[in-house]
Amino acid sequence: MASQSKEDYIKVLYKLGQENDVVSNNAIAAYLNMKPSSVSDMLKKLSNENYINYIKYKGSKLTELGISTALSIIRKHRLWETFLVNHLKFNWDQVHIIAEQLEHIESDELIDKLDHFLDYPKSDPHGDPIPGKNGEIINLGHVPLNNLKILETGFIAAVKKGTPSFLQHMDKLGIKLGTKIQVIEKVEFDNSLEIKINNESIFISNEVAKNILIKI
Amino acid sequence: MASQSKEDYIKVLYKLGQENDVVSNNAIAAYLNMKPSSVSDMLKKLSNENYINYIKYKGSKLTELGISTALSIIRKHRLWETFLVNHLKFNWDQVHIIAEQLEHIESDELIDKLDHFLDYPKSDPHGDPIPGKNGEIINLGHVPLNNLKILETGFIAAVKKGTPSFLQHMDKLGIKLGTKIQVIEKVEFDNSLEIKINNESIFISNEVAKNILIKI
DNA sequence: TTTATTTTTTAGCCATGTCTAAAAATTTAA
DNA sequence: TTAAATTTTTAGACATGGCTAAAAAATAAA
Repeated sequence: MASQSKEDYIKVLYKLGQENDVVSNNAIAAYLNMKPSSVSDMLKKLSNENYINYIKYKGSKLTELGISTALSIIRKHRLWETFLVNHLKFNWDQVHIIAEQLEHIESDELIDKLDHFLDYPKSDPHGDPIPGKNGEIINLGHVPLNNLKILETGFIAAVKKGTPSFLQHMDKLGIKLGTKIQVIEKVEFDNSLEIKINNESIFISNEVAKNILIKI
Repeated sequence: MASQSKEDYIKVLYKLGQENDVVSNNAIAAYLNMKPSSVSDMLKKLSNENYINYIKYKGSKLTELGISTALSIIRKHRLWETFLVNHLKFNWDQVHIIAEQLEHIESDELIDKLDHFLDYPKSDPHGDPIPGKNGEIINLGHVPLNNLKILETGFIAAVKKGTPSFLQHMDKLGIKLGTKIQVIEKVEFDNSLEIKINNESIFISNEVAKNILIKI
């Protein structure tokens, strides 16, 4: 198995690879708070071990092996988060750091049994899909809240950003997964939204709206 | 916090320190499958960080800090084992290796919540006591089975050895924690025992008997 | 298209935690 | 009590995964 450090790189490569086909070293360095030179070194190793295709000065991309490794780590991460919230009663803004440690525990049987214990959840406490044992990942058809039209209605299905500060802000606004939401008005000036939620109408910034995903 | 490697040394120092007041480098090396030279190096570091009192060529002993660190690791290990057996339905011979990884996860809150979730267990699946949050460890008054007198009766309270092969042997003999047991006969020749358990009489070697702990 | 800026790589250094081989200290045995 | 055996330490090496500083390549700007 890949070392913890390598797993961290593979995870970032997966994440950043979602948006851009090829991932730049600089982007990885920024994300992991590391120096580009360190990234350069590590990518060479990951390439030798067939986790990525790496072209010098061009960038890198996960191989099949890299992708399935990434999905397995993400699966572990999200199952552990589900355990922490549903059973240990952590709040959803507290679990990321702990799951970052737990995701590196090595034992297929552990994850199988955890999955069974949790009753095979399809998504984690932030609404993110949990990859299956063989890497299957379900597209849940989520749309960013800011894409909804005026008067359109939906249910909050996931949050895009998992940082404590964002999640605490959600808590303060009373925004929980599953809550019904309707767009009342879009403010032209700053793209903020007036929404109806929990039977009251509130304003949220465009930045917030972009990070709330809706199931229509 | 101490690195994973250091935590492993601290655990062994605690374990071996139970029998001998001062622990020899050789014993540590044998236990951890490492070369004595590596042990020597590491003990120097642990001494610098005040986890042990270390006298060259003489041996080492945990300090207060070392002991409380050890107990915290043991607490985590045993709580996780309890979770794995009671909730994830692992067999008691499968959990040690996984708990060795889980015990290094760093989060006091996680352990508090896990303890609560498990309903504050006093002992783990092998009958070993679980240290409290502040390092309190309860003496459960266990006696090795081979110390019982003929016709004396007791309940199986713990196993001393946690290796898979020993535990699987226990399973085969039908020996579980909580089972009532009576010594029928002690064989002079090889110190083996005839015992009555689950309403049948079986023979067990002295080696096995030494590793079964009884609550009278 | 040449120059400036940014990105990436290389070269060399460092800490951690391991090893081997050899020296030193301690313990055991003759 | 001296010699032999064992244990422990030291010295020097290596892998991993970081760093800095400087060189090289790619990209953007003039």
